Amino acid sequence: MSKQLQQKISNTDQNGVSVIQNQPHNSALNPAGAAGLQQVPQLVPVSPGGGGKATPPSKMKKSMMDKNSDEYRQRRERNNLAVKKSRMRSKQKAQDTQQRVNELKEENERLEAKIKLLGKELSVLKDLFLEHAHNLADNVQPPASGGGPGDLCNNNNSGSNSSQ
Amino acid sequence: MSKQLQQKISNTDQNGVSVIQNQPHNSALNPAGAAGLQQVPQLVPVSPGGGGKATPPSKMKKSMMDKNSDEYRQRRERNNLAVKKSRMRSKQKAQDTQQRVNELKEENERLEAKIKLLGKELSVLKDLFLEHAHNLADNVQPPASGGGPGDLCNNNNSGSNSSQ
DNA sequence: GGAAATTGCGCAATGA
DNA sequence: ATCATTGCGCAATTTC
Repeated sequence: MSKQLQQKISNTDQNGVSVIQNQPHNSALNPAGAAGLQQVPQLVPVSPGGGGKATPPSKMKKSMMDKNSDEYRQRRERNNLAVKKSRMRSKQKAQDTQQRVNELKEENERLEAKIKLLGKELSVLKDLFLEHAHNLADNVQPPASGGGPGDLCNNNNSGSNSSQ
Repeated sequence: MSKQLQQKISNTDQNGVSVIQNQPHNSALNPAGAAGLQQVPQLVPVSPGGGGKATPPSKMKKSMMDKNSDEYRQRRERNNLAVKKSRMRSKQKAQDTQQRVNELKEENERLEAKIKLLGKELSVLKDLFLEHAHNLADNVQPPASGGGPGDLCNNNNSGSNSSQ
């Protein structure tokens, strides 16, 4: 009366909650997988190949989970390798992303500085224009400080249609 | 027959995760002493039949790895939780970083556009200035412009950056 | 010292 | 069927 038949565990889900872990396998076969600490030469209690019956009569496709099988071991090893590779790549990617952030930040600062500089240049040029305007006004008109039509001495940013 | 002593850890999750875990696996550290899991006669090459541990030069504090111990189980559970939390955070961080990259990219584009615009404005103003200079040159010579630029009409708003 | 956090590793399910 | 990804647990180590 054991719990045969694996239970439908929750699939991948970041939100997934119910994690019901089914029985790993026949518990005591070769537990040394946990931390890879050691691996003792295991003895198989059940008879191999012949009549398997100690295990729950589940699906057991084709001796897929025969820990003692070479196939299994090989597959595990391959998978372990793949996992390692994948994780390494993932880490690298994260690192690269972080670096990108830094680069972008730098560039951002650079661009802002440039913008500031350009703004200053613009301001200077505008001032020059105003100067000229005054000079002209001096010749033609007395320096009535009243608001003449050509009151250029205002720093309105006409023309700079700065969107947003 | 096999009375599976399914140990159900009553965990208290903030998420309400129901973790039903039954006998993860023998950690190979404690060979025979395991609680009655199954009748599998697991043999180990080096068995601490009465002596000390042979395989790992572990400390074996006292009841550190007592698998069936409450202490152990509790610690494991806590650690699992912590691991989960840590990983979640890590993932979140990576995601945030990626998002930041996107934002910075956007802002970069915006800034570049602005730079372009300013450059255009500057160009226009320069052209205008040259034109006027020519006109003036026709009439009078520019005075000895030795002073700083634009100090005649100091509306120099060097800092009017449209900060949102 | 002890608890939480981080990290490396392996396993199993699933995706491509 | 093979490899890649992902979630999870264990254990060692680090950090606080």
